[in-house]
Amino acid sequence: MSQSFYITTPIYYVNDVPHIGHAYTTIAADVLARHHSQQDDEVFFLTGVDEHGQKVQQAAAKAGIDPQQYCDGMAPRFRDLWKRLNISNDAFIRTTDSKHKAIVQRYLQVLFDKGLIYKSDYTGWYCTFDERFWTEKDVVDGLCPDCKRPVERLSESNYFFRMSRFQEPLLAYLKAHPSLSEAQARFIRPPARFNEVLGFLEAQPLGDLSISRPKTRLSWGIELPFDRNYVTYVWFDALVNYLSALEYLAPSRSLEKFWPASIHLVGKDILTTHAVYWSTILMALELPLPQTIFAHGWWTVNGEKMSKSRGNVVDPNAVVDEFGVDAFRYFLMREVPFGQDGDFSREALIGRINSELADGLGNLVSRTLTMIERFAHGKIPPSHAPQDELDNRLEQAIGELTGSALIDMKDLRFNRALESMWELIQRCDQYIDKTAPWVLARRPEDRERLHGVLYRVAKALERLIPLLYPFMPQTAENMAAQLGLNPQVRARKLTVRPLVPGLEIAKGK
RNA sequence: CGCGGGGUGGAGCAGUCUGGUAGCUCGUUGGGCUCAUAACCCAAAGGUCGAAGGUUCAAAUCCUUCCCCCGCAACCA
Repeated sequence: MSQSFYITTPIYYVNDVPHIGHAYTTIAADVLARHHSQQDDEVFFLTGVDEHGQKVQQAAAKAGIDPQQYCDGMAPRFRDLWKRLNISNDAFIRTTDSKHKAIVQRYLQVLFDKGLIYKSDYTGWYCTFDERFWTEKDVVDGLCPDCKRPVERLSESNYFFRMSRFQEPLLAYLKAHPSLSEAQARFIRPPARFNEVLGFLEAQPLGDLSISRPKTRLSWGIELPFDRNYVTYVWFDALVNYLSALEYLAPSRSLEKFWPASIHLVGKDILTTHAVYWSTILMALELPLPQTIFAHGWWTVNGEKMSKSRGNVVDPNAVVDEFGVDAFRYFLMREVPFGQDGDFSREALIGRINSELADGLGNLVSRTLTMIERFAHGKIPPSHAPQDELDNRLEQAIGELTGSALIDMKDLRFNRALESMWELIQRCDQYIDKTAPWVLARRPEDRERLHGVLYRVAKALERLIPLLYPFMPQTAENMAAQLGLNPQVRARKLTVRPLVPGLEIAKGK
């Protein structure tokens, strides 16, 4: 039963280079994309960059180049990192793509024609130096929270999206899609985030959303089709990427096939933007809402908030240089329940690499292959029916693993899925110790028993391969190769030949 | 009375909703094994669950009060 599965990351803002947070979201999306491909779903996996707006214009000015040039320099920083992290995205969207711009303008025009965009005056506290407005609560003692210069009361004409009209419909929609774990339709996840959005919508009347910026103030953006003196607000531009990519970066008729998106993965900081702004925009366009918006947590570094000023921003490239891609991917997915905040540290990373990847998985593979080499002439031995409780228990554990891991993956409990895999690894170690193949090997009359044991452990490893693959593609492939299973990766799906007696193993590959 | 998160063996955490012998990982100590990568397996030590009071046959879990720690400007997942 092939289903369509459309997974997105946010498009990352290019005013700075990618850090661990970007890597986290993108790796999680890749895990899901690969997992669903393994399940034979038809997957479209989108990521990209968000290139317009004030901050980019400023960053470009600071670098003394024009914004387009600046963006052209930044986009590869992301693209290259995804390549290094073995990210299997189908498309990489840039909001400066001319096709994207045209589509944004088309949607703006649709909303304008529907009377859902109107012109009005906006009055607020304006900082001339930063060239931006601040809200009442941002301003401290009449000073700009950013540069500490005095702000002034300023009025400006802008275009507004009638977001307020959709407050009630959105509330109704939320209530019809509770985030309980039993619920089939889970719109906002995890549940704590659902409550947050619900609370936000119930707490106060939803205002209309300013979706324009006068060019006099900000020129780096997409021009409003109905007023050339304005560019559109960067969030409107950015959110539309989820739709526009389907029109020009995906196979034909993708809008029909892939919309609504299966999952928008976002960081918890941009939940409101997605859950409220994007949802109401979609309602205004009379398009279905995404099935799930999942807000994940943030990483601290050595217990401290990550920030440029602290200088503790983790560069994913450096981590990969030192520890390798799969170890990094594994750590991020294993360390923290998806949705919660977590802490990144060298010590924790090294701890997991040593105890779980090397001593756990690596050692089990190694000892298994060596035993097959020494006690079974390097070939997968014949299998034999379970003879005792030990055999039964391991067979049972092997049998139960796949099902429980699939449920965990469906619920985006990545750490639980991995945990259950490592439980099987431990059971294999226990099983090997108790059955002691090296003792069996000394007695010819125990030959069948020996073969049965070795085969059973090989079987466990074989079962682990497809489950491990979404998290650690290269490791899974290596494992399969060492077991002689001739792995092939096509369309981000790993296929192996079945484990049968007589297959020659290839230790050390 | 600002909001939120948290205080459980040496470290990091689960358990608190739906009260019923306090659990996991790491570390420590002792033992075993030799197929394996400073590996693996087995066992043990170690906690009055932040404090006090209350409800109850029974409280880490429910109620009350109090104490302590962290986050809540920007950048940003």
